[in-house]
Amino acid sequence: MSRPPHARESVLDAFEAILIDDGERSATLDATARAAGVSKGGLLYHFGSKEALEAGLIERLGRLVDVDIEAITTAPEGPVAYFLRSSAMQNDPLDRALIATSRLAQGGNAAASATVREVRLRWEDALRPHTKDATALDLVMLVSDGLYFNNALEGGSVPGPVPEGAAMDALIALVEGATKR
Amino acid sequence: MSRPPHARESVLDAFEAILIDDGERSATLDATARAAGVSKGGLLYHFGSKEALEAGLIERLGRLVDVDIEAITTAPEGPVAYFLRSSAMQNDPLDRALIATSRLAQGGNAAASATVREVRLRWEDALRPHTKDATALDLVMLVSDGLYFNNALEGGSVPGPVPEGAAMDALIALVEGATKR
DNA sequence: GTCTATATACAGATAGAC
DNA sequence: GTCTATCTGTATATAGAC
Repeated sequence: MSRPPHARESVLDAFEAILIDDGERSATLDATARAAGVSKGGLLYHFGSKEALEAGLIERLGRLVDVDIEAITTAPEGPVAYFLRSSAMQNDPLDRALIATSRLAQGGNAAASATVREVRLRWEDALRPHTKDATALDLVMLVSDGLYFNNALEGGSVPGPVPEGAAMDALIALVEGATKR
Repeated sequence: MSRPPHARESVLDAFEAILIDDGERSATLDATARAAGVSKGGLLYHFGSKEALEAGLIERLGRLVDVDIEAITTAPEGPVAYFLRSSAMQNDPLDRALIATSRLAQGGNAAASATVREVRLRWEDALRPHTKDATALDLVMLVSDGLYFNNALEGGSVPGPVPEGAAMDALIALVEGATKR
């Protein structure tokens, strides 16, 4: 659609960053406005309430997932390898939106919970044709969840226990060997 | 050591439950005191500050992990199978303490982050002799993380996408086939 | 050991100037 | 479209009675 005003996007960026780095409790309107370089009143012009701000982030996640589903199905290295590799990315816009939305979900935001669950279902649907059975699909999804979980724990600061480089290649090979259709 | 007074434990139970069910933001001294059936002043007699309350929960997690490490190494069905099965348990005291502590970690509590990371390392150490190489160990740990992540997302209310019964048996068999020493 | 009452800070939100 | 000022609720924490 018509691209949203830049101020709105800066506010969403700031809100997302605080959620990831400092957690839900720190992601106040005040802190978000400060980080985005606007006043609280300015922020509330674009998002009429805290709930509206949260809804804005959830919407952004939805848009990014649309693009990702397309990328998964057309990835040259194959959907499973692409999916696992991208699950371990920490500064991809999609991953940031997902981790931030997970924080909202854990804070009791029902729409955020529903969206995170729905995203997971869309990924499952995209990968199902490329795994040999339901158990194999479970395995791929759980490894991906594990990679996200570890990224989410550190918030981007400390290097977590997520495999990188050759270790990630080996992991992908092992999972593909056990799951590929 | 000498078992802690019962009031302290009730307060910790209440704090843990609110963290899991409603998130960090809802886990206030007021809400915790109410759920534990004491006044805020009464709570603050046992835990002198919010930080002390959080430290109490983190300590509890440490004690429960000590017991779990012992159970993992002596499990009749084997360490990996036991470990994965127990990672999907939602109302085990250990799993509740871990999920609650993860919430604190995501809220920026450094001690909680350090403890969660340390717990993961202790599990890795216990499982390393029973997996064929580093990649296999990564796989087992990530599947376990994925199971926790899904439990943590729902907070115990909605039945999540975690495999149960025969599906869990099949998953364990698949992981063991790919990882067993 | 547990309570009530209170101090202080900060959250989300509104009103209205510019 | 963005600001300041302000209202109202609620958080953590302290003081002191019982």
